[in-house]
Amino acid sequence: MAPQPDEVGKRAAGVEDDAALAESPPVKRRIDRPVGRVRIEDVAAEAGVSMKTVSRVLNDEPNVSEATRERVRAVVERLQYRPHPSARVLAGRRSYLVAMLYDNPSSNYLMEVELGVLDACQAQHYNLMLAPLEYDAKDIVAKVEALVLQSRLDGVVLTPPITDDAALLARLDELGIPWSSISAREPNRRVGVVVDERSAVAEMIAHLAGLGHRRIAHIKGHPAHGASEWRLAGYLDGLERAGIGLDPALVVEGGFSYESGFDATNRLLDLPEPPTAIFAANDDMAAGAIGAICERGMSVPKHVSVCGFDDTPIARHIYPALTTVRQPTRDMGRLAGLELLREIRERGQGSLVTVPYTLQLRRSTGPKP
Amino acid sequence: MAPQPDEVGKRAAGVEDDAALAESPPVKRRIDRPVGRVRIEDVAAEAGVSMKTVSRVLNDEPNVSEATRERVRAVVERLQYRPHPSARVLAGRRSYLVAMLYDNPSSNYLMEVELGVLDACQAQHYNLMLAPLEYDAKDIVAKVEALVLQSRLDGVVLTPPITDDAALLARLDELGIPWSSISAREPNRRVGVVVDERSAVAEMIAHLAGLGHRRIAHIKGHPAHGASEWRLAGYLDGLERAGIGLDPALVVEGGFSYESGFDATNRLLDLPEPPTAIFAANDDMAAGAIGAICERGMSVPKHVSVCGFDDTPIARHIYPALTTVRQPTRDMGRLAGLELLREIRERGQGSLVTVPYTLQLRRSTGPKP
DNA sequence: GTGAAAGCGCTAACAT
DNA sequence: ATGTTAGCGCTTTCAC
Repeated sequence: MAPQPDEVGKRAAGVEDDAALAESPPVKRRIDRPVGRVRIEDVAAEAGVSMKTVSRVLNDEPNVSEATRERVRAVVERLQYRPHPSARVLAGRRSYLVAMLYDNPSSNYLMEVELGVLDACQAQHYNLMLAPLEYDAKDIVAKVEALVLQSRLDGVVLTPPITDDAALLARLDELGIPWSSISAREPNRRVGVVVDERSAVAEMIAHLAGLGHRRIAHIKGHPAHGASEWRLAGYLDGLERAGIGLDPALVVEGGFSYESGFDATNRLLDLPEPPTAIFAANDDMAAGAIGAICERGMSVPKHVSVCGFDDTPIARHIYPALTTVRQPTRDMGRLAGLELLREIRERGQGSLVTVPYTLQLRRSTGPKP
Repeated sequence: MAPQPDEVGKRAAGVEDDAALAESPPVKRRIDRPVGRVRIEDVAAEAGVSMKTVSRVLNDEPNVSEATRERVRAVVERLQYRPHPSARVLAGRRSYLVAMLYDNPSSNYLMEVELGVLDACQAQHYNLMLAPLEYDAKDIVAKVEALVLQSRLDGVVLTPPITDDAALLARLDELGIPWSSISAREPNRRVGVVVDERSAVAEMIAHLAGLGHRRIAHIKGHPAHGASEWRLAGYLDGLERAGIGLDPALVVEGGFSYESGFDATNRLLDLPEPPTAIFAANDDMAAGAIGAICERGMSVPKHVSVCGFDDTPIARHIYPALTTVRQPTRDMGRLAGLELLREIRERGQGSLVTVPYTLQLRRSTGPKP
């Protein structure tokens, strides 16, 4: 019924089959077996070695002479042989599967990170499973545990704020599951990737101070994210270095969403002495700030300068284009993936990588009015 | 070295092992075997049936009495048994793996679609593999073929413009690989999902005409996408219904990017008789239009009304918020996934689903100046 | 309606 | 440096 390539050749069997092949309908046999249906024993027979030797070559294991290695590789290439993933998993002790754990699915940030992790996995012939999770610390440990065990994960990549759930990390360690985190709140002694967000923000504040601004406000990020702390700390550093005293009224709560930035800005603009510049802890909130400012008939950066953090696509797509801090999101995903795989292969060898940021100066910041 | 849960219980062996279990270190055995390490034969032994019967129950196959079925289910539940995915794949003829093929990775649209497809797959215990592809018709067929064969895909979900590559579709059919498409250019006789984009756009034009606009421009989408054709057709329909003659100068090329919308709008505004309203074929281009208009010191919708298509997050995050057509992107992904799985299970049973659109009227459209 | 045996394609452990 | 054997945990086939 199903128009599938049929099942001829399902058993080409051992070495002695070369003879059998010469009989009956040999041509049909070859033709009907789609590429990829070649098995390790076909390669072994063709190369005149045992299956195990082929296996060694494929997995870069020692104890194969360079000559044999080359010969096997050539046959693999010629036969277009690709190992059956499930057979490898079933026979071996690894699943060649890692998962990326995340909350807040529809963000540009995560899409970029995901692409990076995928790059890393593909390069090393690992599979990536996506695990969107609702982050409510209650049952997250149980959920992740179920996932890890059912899917036999070899490791996980964690994204904020899941990076900071102590109970989860402890459980992963107990289970012996390697993990790698992106922008963890306490990155020390971890495997993963971070950006020096604090310095980045301090530089951004210096930029604003250089434009003459003295009343610089900050819209904080979501309290569950370590990034919110770092960005606040950078803001304070920046003020101090510019010799600007902190006005607590200029530091307001946000939550990383457009709406929270919009609302926070309205509160700031209602102040008796409103700010002339606003640093929002991410781009979405900065977009909200611009929306609120425009809605009052004011304009950016003429009346108020605005800047953000992340350099997501929205930064270039709003008017005026947003001054922001760029983190190399996709690279971060890739590096987090690579370090995880290293940790999987050689326990204890994964490390913490710090990647550089860059200030993207665009049109949303200008001289103090 | 690795702190892994150890390997005790790796061979509980046949039914007769119940006896063995009662001896030696039985408690240790239970404790050390993590959840998920229960095997089908454990379930069989516990339920007093054969492995095959358990298998039948798990796969909803016939020829099991309701009583037995219930008993097995209870044991499965109690033992928290989960079949080993790789073992199923290796033994069976299915891979339980489908891939989503896409180009243009970092779009909100695709992220939403992906979540929908993932929903469908998870609900049916299928795995989803992501296949970002560079769409240059040259070697795409070979690339996809390699992917399909190597990964033993059971099917693929196609997104625009990969949906419209005739050579690819033909090859997939030859290989007997089911596929499901989202917004294919020629959806007839296909499995997948579509929106009546043409009618949606016609309605949008009616909205603009109702606000008094007569000079309504259209920025076209990327020519490789069927959506561009539909949206243009809807624009023409809308004009005709409103009794507005077509001015070819008001229809300009775009390419779905912010920049293309920005440039196109500058061309439109330079016209001797510029438009008072612009319908851009997607939200990114509409954002570009707003950017270009603002840059000239004009404002939206006071001087020019702007509307888009898709209702991606950017529509709410720019100022003014964008009037646009909302397509239920995530649902579309989910439905495309479900239809694909149906097609996989029962050839010929997958179908084409049409999902509804809605007009999102926001602040970027207003009365003709 | 149910079960026993034979693989699926690969790797681990143990030869040699 | 290389080969042999025995599974991994499930489904298939075919017998009952």
